[in-house]
Formats: sequence, structure tokens, C-alpha cells
Amino acid sequence: MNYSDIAKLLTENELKVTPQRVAVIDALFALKNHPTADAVKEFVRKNHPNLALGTVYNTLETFCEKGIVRKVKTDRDFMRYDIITQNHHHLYCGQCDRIEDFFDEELDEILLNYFSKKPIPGWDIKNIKLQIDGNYTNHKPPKNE
Amino acid sequence: MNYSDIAKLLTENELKVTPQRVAVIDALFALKNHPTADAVKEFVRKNHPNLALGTVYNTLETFCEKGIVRKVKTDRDFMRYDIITQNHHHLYCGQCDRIEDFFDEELDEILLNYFSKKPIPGWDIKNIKLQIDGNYTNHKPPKNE
DNA sequence: TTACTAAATAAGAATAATTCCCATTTAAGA
DNA sequence: TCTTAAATGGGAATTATTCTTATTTAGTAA
Repeated sequence: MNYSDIAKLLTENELKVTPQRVAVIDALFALKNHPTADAVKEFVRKNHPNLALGTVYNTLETFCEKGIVRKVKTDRDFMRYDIITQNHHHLYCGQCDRIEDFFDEELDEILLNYFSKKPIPGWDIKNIKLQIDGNYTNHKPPKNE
Repeated sequence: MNYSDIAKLLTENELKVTPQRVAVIDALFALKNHPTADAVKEFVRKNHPNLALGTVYNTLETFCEKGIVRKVKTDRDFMRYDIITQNHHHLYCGQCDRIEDFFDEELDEILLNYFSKKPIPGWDIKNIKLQIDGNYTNHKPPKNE
């Protein structure tokens, strides 16, 4: 995502285009594995050494309110953040802190179908996400690239 | 769950049967809506006023390690705890702090089937839970009971 | 370009959930 | 009953996150 795309995204959401916000969006796209606020701060400070940690939190919170970013629940310690692209599920590794996105439209279809036929009494369902717990088995030896 | 059931559960998991642990198990069964550590402390102190908050945390952590209890993290504030009975999913209300259990064996069957036919490369799947976000619409007026 | 203003940010203090430490107590087995 | 490793109480320490306030800035209109 280039600068003008980011600026557009912010403007569409009635947010001022500040260097800090652009930097946070950049970080969210660059950092895989659903970064913590602290990881975003580290990334962002490479180019903006004075960017305050409080600003990172503020910015992420604002983005969540606007629906640009989603908070990711883990059963570990901190909050982690996920820039929203399309509906997707999460794979959680039980042995390391990896959280991977999982896209599967066929599965989404099945779930949508299932719950439209069998609604849950007393609940108005907005969104269904899978939390898939397992172990990441694909650790490859490092290559020179 | 009566005392001897709880004692059995603890012994089976190689844990000493202490009044504090029994009280925490009692609290987890009594409190609905996936209590926080603080809610457990409050409940437990009715009968054990000196029970330390640190002990509540220790006990819950120990139970999690043994698989007696599961941590439930929301995108809000604290860690919450869920005593494990059988496989189930969670309904999260977007408007209040309600987290409800959701049991559906037919759905579990469908998911099991789906992923056995279509495994995820690089991942060894242990468990699939649904995170169902929506709004609880069933708030009833209080009755005298 | 300049001036204006509401919004955003920097810096650091404050808050509070959770963890840690250690002296004392206790459950369970011999 | 005795012994000992494990558990607990009490409170201090840690630290992710929020809050506060003075300063700066993006966007707008003249």
C-alpha cells in the first residue's frame, strides 16, 4: 500500500492524514504475525524515533473504532492487532507465538449456510471466526534469498 | 460438583487437595459468564476471607496447565476463565460483557469432517473453536423467583 | 500564502492486572 | 506422629495500557 492509498483510507474514515498514522499503517502491513503495540512502536521508530508509545496505542484504538484494524484475542499476555483485509480465521500455534491468517471461502459458505438454517436463540450473529489451535510444523531451515 | 468429586478431580491431576483449590473450583462452577480472577476472588472470599489474590492466580494458572480450566481472552480488558466440561464454542456480545457457551455436536461433526478432508499445510490441528460475535437480544425483564 | 481551530501528538505520570518473592503453613505419605 | 516438598498469605514489584496536559499540526477558508 503506497502513500496515496493510505491517505485515501484515512480520509475515507474521516481521519486526518498524519505521518504517525501513515507509519502505523505501514507497520501493520509490514509486520506479519499480528504485532503487539510494542512491536508496532519498534518498527515505526526506525523512521520516526520520537513517535510516542501512547500515540501508537491511540492510533491503534482509533483504527479499531473505525474498523480498519481488529484486535486479536489470545490466551497469552498482550493485545495484538490485525489490519483488516477480508474475512479470515486465525491459526494459533501452541508452541510459539505464531498467529497465522487463514482464508477459506468454502468454509465461510458452509458456516453461513449452517447458521442461517439454525439460528441461535437470543443472539443476533454478526460474524463468525474460527480459532484453530494446533502446532506449526513447517519450520524451514533458513535459506539465502 | 460435590467435595469428593472435586477432590477426585484434583487427585487425578496430581494436585494436593487444599481448601483454596476446592473453593476456586466451586467458584468456577457457580459463576456463570466466564469470571475474571477478581470475580473468583470475590466469590471465594465469602467463605475464605484470607484467601490471597495471588493464590487465585496461582491456582487458576495451575488448573490451566493441567487442562482443568481454559483461559478466555476477549478483545476487552482482562483474562477470563472457563472450567472445562466438554468441547464448546463461545458467543461474545458486542454490547455487554456477556460470554456464553455454545454447544453444537452437529457443527463439531461438520468441522471435523471438513478439516479431515482438507488439512492445512504446515499445521497440525488440535482443536477448533468458534468465536461467534454478535448481540445478545434476549434480555428479559426480571421475574420474582 | 496565511491565519485559525479542532484534532493529534509527545512526554511522562498514573493505573491496575498480573507476577514475583519469601517466610510460614499444610497435605500427604512413611 | 513426623517429615518434607508443595502450597499459601501478604505484600512488593512489574509492566501493559491509559490518562493528562502542554505543544504541535492537518485541514480549511479567506
